[in-house]
Amino acid sequence: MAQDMTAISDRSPTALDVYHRLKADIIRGLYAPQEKLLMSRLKARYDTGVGPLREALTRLIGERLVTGISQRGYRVAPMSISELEAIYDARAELEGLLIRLAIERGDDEWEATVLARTHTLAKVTRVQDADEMLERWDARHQALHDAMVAGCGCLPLLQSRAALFDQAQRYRHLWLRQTVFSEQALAEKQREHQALLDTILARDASAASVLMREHLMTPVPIIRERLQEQGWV
Amino acid sequence: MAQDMTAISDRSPTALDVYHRLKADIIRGLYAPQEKLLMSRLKARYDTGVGPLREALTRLIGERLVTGISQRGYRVAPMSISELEAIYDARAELEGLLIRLAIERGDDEWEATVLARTHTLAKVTRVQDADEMLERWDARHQALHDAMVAGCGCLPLLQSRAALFDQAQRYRHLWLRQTVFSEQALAEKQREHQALLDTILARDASAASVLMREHLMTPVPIIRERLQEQGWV
DNA sequence: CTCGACATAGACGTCGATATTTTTATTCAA
DNA sequence: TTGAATAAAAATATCGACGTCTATGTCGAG
Repeated sequence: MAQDMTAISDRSPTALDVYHRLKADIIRGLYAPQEKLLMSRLKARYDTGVGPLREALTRLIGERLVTGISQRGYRVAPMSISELEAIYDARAELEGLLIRLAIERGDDEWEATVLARTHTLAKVTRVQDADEMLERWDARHQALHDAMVAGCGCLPLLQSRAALFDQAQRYRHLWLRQTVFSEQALAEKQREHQALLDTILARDASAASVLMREHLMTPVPIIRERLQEQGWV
Repeated sequence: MAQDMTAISDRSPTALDVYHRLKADIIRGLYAPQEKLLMSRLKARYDTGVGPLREALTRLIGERLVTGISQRGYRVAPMSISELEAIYDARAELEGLLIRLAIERGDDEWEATVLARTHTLAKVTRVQDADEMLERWDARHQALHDAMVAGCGCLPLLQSRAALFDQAQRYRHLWLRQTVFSEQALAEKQREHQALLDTILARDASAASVLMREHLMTPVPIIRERLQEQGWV
């Protein structure tokens, strides 16, 4: 856990500031799974007191990125192969449901948006080194998937989807770097996205649902391998 | 908002105690939708200070039962017909997915549990007056539904289901009392549960999924009416 | 009458202090 | 060497205080 201080403002950070920073640090793997989060160290790192930290941690517990036991402190939530598989199973099934609903409920404008987002993502065929490029690809990638499911018109389900995505982020982060810097992997992803788009434009809910589930599960073996390399599980 | 003090223990209530009590009060409608939750009054009611209250409220914001804006306090989350419909749509679709997965993945033991829970629920044919009886019916009702979906074997999806259930609770509370004290409504519910059981034991995922979605949506018109009677929307 | 400026009261959010709990280290007995 | 008991150190969770922010009320100008 490197000392990676970033200047914020002169004002004491609010609970919300702290929440965002701590969450980002957990997702990018700054803290190991199950690492003890000592208040004394968090206070120093995030330049705030116990109160705002407890709030941030409470929120992160609700998001299952942190575990806590009364009087015994907080820890980064564990990671495991079985959890990886469960979260991805859940996400695949939910995304399959959402794409089916989107096809049933989405209008022409929705189709147009999905087409546009597929196009802009396909413009990124190489990502090299720079984290900025990686973030650009992923931003477009997420925008495409968000657009695909947005046609479902069901906010509570989209909220559930977002919660599962948060839980998957630590795992997904392990896959992202490996995939995005490989032209071959990017090309494969592009083929999958095009196939998805075809089923969507054909309004073939059944095929789209199946393809989407498969698409969502493709990172799992890669992440499994990475987890085992890292010795975290 | 009646003054309804319940003695706890001599110890100052923890954030967890406060969370549970405040949540229960919100769900049962002690506070109106969008009612301002002033710290001064919460401190008096729940016999605790700002810190634990902020934690409890943070958690309830995460569960969408409370809204909060920095420096402007907390409010009970609003209720609306459109939200009612969205939450129930989400729950119906998710429950349909979960019952399909359960049928695909559930074993004989799962079937046996669903059968048993259907049986114990059917034993309650009349509920009169006493809240205790109402709670008994609903405990068995929830146990049945929990058993039905448990066969899906996907914890993250069950967690999403629970989160949606929490959001539905305020609305559902409005339906519960009206339904449970009517023998006719109980009989109708029993028929629906039996039909669901039949499709489950027949391992007919498609029929079960359709029936489950319809079953989940049956409270919506009743709740809509109740909301309009109460003038909350 | 309306709008803007200003002052005040009320409320919010964080801090340092403190009581309580847990963890760690040490000692002793079997 | 192991396990239990004890003390001390470390850590946790809540409290009251206080600076900051927002809501409300009043006044004056147009």
